[in-house]
Amino acid sequence: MTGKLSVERANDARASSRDTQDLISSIFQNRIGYHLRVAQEASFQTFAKATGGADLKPGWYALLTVLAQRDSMTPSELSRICGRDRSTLTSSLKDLADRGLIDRQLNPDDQRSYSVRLTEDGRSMQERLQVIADAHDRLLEEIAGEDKKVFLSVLARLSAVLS
Amino acid sequence: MTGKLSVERANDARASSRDTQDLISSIFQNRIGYHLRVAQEASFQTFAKATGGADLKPGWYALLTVLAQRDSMTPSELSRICGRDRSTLTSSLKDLADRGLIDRQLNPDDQRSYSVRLTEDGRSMQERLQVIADAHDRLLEEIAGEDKKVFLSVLARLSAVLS
DNA sequence: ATAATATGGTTTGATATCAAACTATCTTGC
DNA sequence: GCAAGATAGTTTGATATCAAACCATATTAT
Repeated sequence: MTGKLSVERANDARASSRDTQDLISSIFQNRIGYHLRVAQEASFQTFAKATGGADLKPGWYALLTVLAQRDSMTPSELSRICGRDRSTLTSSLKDLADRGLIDRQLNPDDQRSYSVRLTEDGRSMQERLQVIADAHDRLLEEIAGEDKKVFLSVLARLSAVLS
Repeated sequence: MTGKLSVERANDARASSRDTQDLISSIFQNRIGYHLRVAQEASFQTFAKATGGADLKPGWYALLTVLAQRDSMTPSELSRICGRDRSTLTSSLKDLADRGLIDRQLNPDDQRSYSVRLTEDGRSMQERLQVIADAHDRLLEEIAGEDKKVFLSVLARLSAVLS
């Protein structure tokens, strides 16, 4: 066993990247779930890197963009629309408020609740992010090329059926 | 402002799901990145739920499946192949060892390293998971239908270009 | 040979997420 | 009206992940 193992190891060292590729594709070649996960991760990392350069957190784009569509919203509405748990928003909204990108005011009609609104800074930040997001999505579109329409329709079906 | 807000709120309460849909689609309608993320999340949750029913963690499937292809591997090899950071594997491998699904033995040729091997239990667990994964992927294939090939090729391109 | 460097694995720290428990307030049913 | 239940937001606890620091061991270069 010892001898066998060490020989194997030596081979791995030389042929690792090729072996690895072979192994992955022999297992996951045809698996939609696997490719979906890898592609999404790659796309997310690319976007996160682009926004991170501007010292922004990736989750902020969705929040600011949704907020930019309306005068004000409650955290719960935001959470539903962005598809994130309410509890997740607490710290994001705090960060956004600390950075002066949003305003929060208590709702006089309901003491439990408050409404969130973009500040001027928040709006211009949203615009900066929008540029990055647009560029990112344009890149994705280029890659998808003429298959974009089909690709999107499959994604939409997956979400609809599995949600 | 108060009055306006409360009216808005009342409308939201009634028309929330419709408004929400409209808002989301008006913003993200055509955004590949968004749909990719949502679809991947839905697919992952569905799979996690299926495996969770068997008291298994979702990440285990990939590890056990890769291990099932070879006599033994090191954590580093596993990490490269599964596309996860080495540090992430420490706890997963500990869990798998605690559950008796893998064996770990020090490599006599390199004191820093050890090799990981499926136990009998590990192999049968892998087979159980494989059934679940197969069913899951069959579901995804059904949803993709005749677009499967195109869909997979776009995913593969995305991963290749963005990685 | 030995000093410098690289490597394998773990630890720690940061982030993002969900879910369940919790507090305070609102609404309902009686 | 008031008690019982629902709802808004936060807190806490669990999980999963990456990245950087870290330690011990190997490898390399001189």
